Amino acid sequence: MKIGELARLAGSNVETIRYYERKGLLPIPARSEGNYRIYGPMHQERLTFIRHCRGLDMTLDEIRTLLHFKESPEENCGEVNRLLDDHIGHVVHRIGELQALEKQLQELRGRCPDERRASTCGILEGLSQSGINEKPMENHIPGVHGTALKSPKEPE
Amino acid sequence: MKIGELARLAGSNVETIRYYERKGLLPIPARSEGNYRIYGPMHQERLTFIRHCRGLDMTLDEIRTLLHFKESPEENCGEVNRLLDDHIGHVVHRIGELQALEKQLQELRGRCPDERRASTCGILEGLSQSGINEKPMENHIPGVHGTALKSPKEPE
DNA sequence: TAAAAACCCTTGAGTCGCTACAAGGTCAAG
DNA sequence: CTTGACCTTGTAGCGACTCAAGGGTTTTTA
Repeated sequence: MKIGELARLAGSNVETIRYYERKGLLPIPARSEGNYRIYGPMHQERLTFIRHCRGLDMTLDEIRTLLHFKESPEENCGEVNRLLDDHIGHVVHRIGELQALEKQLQELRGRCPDERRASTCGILEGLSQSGINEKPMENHIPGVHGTALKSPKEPE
Repeated sequence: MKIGELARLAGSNVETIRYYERKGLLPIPARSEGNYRIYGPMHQERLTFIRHCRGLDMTLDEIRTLLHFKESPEENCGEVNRLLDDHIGHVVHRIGELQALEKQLQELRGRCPDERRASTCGILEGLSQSGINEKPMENHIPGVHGTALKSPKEPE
């Protein structure tokens, strides 16, 4: 199958597949006469695996580790378990942070109940004061915005 | 004051300040004879404001909007309120997603209670199956890892 | 059968919010 | 006069894509 079909089957998109190839997550496929990438079911399975992992917010490095274990059936899977435990730890930690954040934001929001002149807006005032969030978040955790796992664009 | 002192006072770091200047968040400061940036209390206040907002996980674009209102005291602050409401919405949404994620991860983790041969590891098996996370996360939300707001390096 | 549409190729650059480096200029103290 | 702390500009890197330009190939349609 060609790259577009693989993308459809795995719920991915074409550029992402080529990106995974560059990053060494997908093995280099055969090429057709016209220089098109030709994939088999093994590629599909592997890509699906990767997408599941990304759906669980794992990094490509973590996924690389997991793929290694998939390919070495006789190795001990203790590292897999640890990787997942660590990952769960990150998620739990991040949830806690976001809950604290929400509290702060709600408090801030409560300071300006209506629409008024910006100069008397309690929110802007609150953000100008010190002591709100001196030492903010710890390392290794991300924002609320940013690039998430996007499903490929659906036809409109 | 020079850039290093401003950085210390605002709990930021020097490169970040120059970055904000490039991005138009901080006004271009005066220069000394030796071409050093010279800042006043107004810059300090503004940088502190920005850092508070970043501590609340706002994007630089959102912050730009807020700064605009800070500078236009007679405008109506309804948009400020909306921006904050939207932002809170993102956070709440993200918390929900991460909680769902944690559940999935815990379930997956439960499939491999001990260390065994990778070929029989329930986690790897689980990740290979379809139907786990077909349509993953929606747009506009980030990962569990990634770059967070870092406090400037503390001397060791 | 030929043109049009759909698909594919490579390369390179852009996203966000910094961080880190390199190669040099400036300034105060010893 | 030298050391070293501080400053300058410019550039490159992170993660995980995403998109655009400028082609080539294959399939569909007229």
